[in-house]
Amino acid sequence: MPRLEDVAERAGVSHQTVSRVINDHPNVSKGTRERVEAAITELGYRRNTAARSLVTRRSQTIGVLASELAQYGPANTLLGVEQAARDAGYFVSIAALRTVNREAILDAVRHFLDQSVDGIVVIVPHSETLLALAEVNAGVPVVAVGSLGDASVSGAMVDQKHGAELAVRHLLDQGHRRIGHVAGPQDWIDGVARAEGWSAALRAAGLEDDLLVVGDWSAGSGYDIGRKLAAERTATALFVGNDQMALGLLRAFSEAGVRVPGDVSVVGFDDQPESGYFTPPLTTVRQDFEELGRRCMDLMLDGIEDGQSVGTTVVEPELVVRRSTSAPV
Amino acid sequence: MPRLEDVAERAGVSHQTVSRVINDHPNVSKGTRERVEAAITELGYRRNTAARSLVTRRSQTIGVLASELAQYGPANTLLGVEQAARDAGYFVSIAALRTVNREAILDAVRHFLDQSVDGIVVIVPHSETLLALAEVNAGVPVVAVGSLGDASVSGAMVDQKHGAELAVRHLLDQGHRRIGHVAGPQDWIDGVARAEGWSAALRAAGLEDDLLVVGDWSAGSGYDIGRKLAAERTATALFVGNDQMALGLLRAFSEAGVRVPGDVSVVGFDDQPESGYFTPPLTTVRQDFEELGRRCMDLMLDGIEDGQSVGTTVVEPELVVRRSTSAPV
DNA sequence: GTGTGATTTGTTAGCGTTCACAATTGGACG
DNA sequence: CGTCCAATTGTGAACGCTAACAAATCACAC
Repeated sequence: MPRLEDVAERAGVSHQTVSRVINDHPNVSKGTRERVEAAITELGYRRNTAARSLVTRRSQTIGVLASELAQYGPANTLLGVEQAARDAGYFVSIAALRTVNREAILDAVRHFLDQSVDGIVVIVPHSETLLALAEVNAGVPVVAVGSLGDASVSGAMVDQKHGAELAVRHLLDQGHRRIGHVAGPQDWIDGVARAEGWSAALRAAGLEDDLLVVGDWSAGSGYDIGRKLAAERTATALFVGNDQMALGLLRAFSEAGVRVPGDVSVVGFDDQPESGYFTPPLTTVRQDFEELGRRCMDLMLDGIEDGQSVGTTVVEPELVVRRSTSAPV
Repeated sequence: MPRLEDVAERAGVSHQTVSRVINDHPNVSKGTRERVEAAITELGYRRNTAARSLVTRRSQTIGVLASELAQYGPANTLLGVEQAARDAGYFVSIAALRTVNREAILDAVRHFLDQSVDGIVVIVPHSETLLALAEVNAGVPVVAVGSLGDASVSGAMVDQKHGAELAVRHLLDQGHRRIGHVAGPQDWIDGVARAEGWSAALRAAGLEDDLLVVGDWSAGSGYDIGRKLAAERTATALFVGNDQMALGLLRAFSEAGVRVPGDVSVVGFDDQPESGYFTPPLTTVRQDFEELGRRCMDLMLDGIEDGQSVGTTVVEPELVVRRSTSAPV
């Protein structure tokens, strides 16, 4: 591999001049710049990252700490981060969490510090994460999805409470008065926020928020809950915490002969690509996860620039109406 | 941040001795080792990766080049790679491809070379990828999912042809004789392999492989195809290229009043977590993507060790029988 | 011409680590 | 008590780059 020195020799200048060219410094005459650039392409020179970051103390790398990467939301958020990072000239290093607990999180953070990343983006939707992060002093900017921007950790989030309100208001508008909620785990940021939105929208309409069941996000738990609800038949509409649970629920209803939306209306959350092909196609709340990822990276760049800035940004979700909801009979 | 020198001073030894300790060299007396280790923890020393890789010419980083990361398969493969890599003491850097073409692939490879990764794992299921990779001389080991281990590129793959045969044989065993295939795009390695397996199994049974339609993996395309097939009703069983298309197909059949499995049996491919909750629960072929990822990393470690070894490894898929298949009426 | 300031280029040192080699220590043995 | 060999420790240089400073060059006005 050719070095700065080799390029310099070929172009008939000093290595420092070459360095200036590749770093876009001003004060390099046009002629020299061209000669150097020619030498660079002729030799196929690429700058050595290790040497560079040894002296600049910057690795040009962002660490992404993630869990549930096989899920639609986190995966797309990662994609957004990656795109924005690469566009900004950063490398993206990942650490996936198999189990989410304090120790695993600290472990991954240490892993990133070993790599001397310039910043850490956290895509771990458990509330516990934010607590663990608060006690870490990473020494580099940290941006967490779902964080409200407290304790030196920046945050980007989808306004899920609002998304839940959209869903519930849609049901209210259709005339439903008994609207239940199949919530996600309450140790997840998203699970809590969506439940809050549901509750808030109901109370704003002067209704009780008493029909709450908690699942674990999986289609399986949606199915189990669906069987129970099919037997009880207390609500005329259900706001389900995510599309996967909604899928399981639809399955259970179908088996039990409960018609959707005839007997019960169902709204999901996330709008995965498949949700429009459920039986029936699912009304749900769309979140732009890629945008969320890009916003994270924006905050990150701010943080790297300023050193200590903490920011927040909110992405608005959107209701997608399909055939799983209608007026109650 | 403390340096080697600081630790050395504290422990009353030379920096080289400290280096020996952190690199687990023999020939360090027990006493010194303990003193050094104490100094390390006291000062909270962490070795500087940049300096290390400057001299060793190793970055301890694996680049993962991936597309379709939001999909179940690629995402889980990535997880497997990440786990194995971190266990082996490597960092994992990712580059996601938004569009798959020669230029984008070469771009991403260059990105990784800039980072001087020690190896590249490619999770891009398009046939084109393998061609593009063949012409690159990355200078580091390359392992590609789906590759057969040609042209200096190692490969890890699921035996999808076999998986397809399992699916078709299951249908044959149930007595079906008109078995169609809803294939994935034929510029995808997986799309081709599954179609080949379907074809091979049929011909082995002395049957025609003439009922072939090509989709694009999405639930939407499965739906469109499903509407067409519901009208035609030529096959008594369908082997669908993946679970998402199968979902769309089931939806279309349900709308058209075609009963599954009563009128038509349906088999999918992948076994995503939701597939057991489709209407009806889907018989499908399970692939262990995480294992695939781990195998990739095994090959990678071999490649890094030997310098030039090219290997192959095959993961066997497994048929999961659910309620979308039965004997024809 | 010559002085002056701005622009362009070169020189030197150092980032924190490992490698190759040199120096020291310790123990066994005659 | 000296010799020799192995085990342990230390020394200096190098990896490829950028930052800080020094030197050279140029343009322009007087």
